[in-house]
Amino acid sequence: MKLDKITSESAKATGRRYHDACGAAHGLDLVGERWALLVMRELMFGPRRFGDLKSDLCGLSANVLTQRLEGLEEAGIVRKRKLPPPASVQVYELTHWGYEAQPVFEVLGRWAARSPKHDPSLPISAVSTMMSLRTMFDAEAAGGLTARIGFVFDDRSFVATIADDELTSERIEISDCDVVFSGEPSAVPEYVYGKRPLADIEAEGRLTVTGDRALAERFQTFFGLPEKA
Amino acid sequence: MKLDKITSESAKATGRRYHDACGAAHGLDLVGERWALLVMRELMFGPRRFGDLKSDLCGLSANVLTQRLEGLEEAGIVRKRKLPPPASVQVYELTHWGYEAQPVFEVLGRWAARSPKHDPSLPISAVSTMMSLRTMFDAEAAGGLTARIGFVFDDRSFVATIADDELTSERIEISDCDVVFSGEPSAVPEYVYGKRPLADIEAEGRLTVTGDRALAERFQTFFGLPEKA
DNA sequence: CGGCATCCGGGAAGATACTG
DNA sequence: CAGTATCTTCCCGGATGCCG
Repeated sequence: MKLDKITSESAKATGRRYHDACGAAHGLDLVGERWALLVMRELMFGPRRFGDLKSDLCGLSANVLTQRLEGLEEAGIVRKRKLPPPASVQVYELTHWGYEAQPVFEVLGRWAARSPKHDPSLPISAVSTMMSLRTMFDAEAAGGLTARIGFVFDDRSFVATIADDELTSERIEISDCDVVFSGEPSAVPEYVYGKRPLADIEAEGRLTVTGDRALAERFQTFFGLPEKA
Repeated sequence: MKLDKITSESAKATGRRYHDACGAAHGLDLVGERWALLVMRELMFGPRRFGDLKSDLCGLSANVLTQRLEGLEEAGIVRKRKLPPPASVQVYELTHWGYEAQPVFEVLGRWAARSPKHDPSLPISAVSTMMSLRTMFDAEAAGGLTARIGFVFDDRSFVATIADDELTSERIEISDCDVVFSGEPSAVPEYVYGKRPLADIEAEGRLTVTGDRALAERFQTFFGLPEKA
């Protein structure tokens, strides 16, 4: 109905915003709606397709995802792009400014991980797993190490690079890695933060290690969970 | 109705959460509801009363404020406290962990301030104004200065201390300040970020300067607005 | 007045089914 | 696979009223 459309458009224009000049308040106007930040999170390692986003964000329904992508696109945070042939597939990607929201995830995640109610046993996506490594890396514990560590989850692979007291990571094919972890995403935080013996998790068939085994064993010492508040 | 109560309680218990181990997702479970972060913002400079929160957060209704305070208290972020006699007034304050959410505001604010849609002419609270000074302070521009700058807004006063290339601020009585700005909160960002001449804003009667006038004139050069994305 | 419970209207979120 | 249409449920926001 035309009337309905007008109503909803004006609602979007004047809609539920905080009329506040505060930067944080404006940030909430942009990404404060439910699921918006998590959609951005799933895009932080590069473009994704609609269906991939939907399947990685468990509980998010298609219509809401459509709305969020529209809103983020209008805000200049997300761009819709058609991959060149022969792929010819439509993907969503963050704009340059969108990628710069990365520190928001690090700061928010570091703070919230101290919550007494944080439950690390919940399901976790591949992107979240890789992002948490960025967030929780402890340069001192790694002590000047240089290494390339690969991760293979289902059909996606990531490489984390430790160099110059920093951990960077990207979603690329595995190449020149000192060690590669393959398996399900949740096994990585369980190993790294849960401080469980690597062999135990391998025995459960949830993680496979190839390459420098000694490095794999040391890997879990590079990350520190903050104490609970 | 008893049934309604049970329903709403179980809805709060199992309620709209992201079932996700990701730290950022859990952060959103804690403070992702509408107004929650802004309530925390208003508490970042110390305890406040229910009515003060309500009047500073324009558009927030009493019932929602009650719900947020309950939720934040249950999450261990906010504490309800009764001031000792003769005040005997109930106030809400952040827990130690709650205060540690400060970087969330800085990072989110810095990122969102680059939005093309950010409108600095909207109303701004005293707390937001003081917090933005923390966020946007440029140590290089201040060049090793040491100073105490006071702010008086209506019935509340703050002191910002610039020392050791850092700006800190607290809500306390004015004392030993090199210069004091008095007036309405919105005049400060207008002067500092809008880069308007101080005399113009004084002429409008929205800001009064007492003390070291030269310092007041330099003050606006200590803060840089990031370029738009 | 401060704090909180209650009722109501509108709109956003969530689930499902359907279409190109 | 990539959304759209529809329906239900629930949250948000405003108003009112109770109680200390």
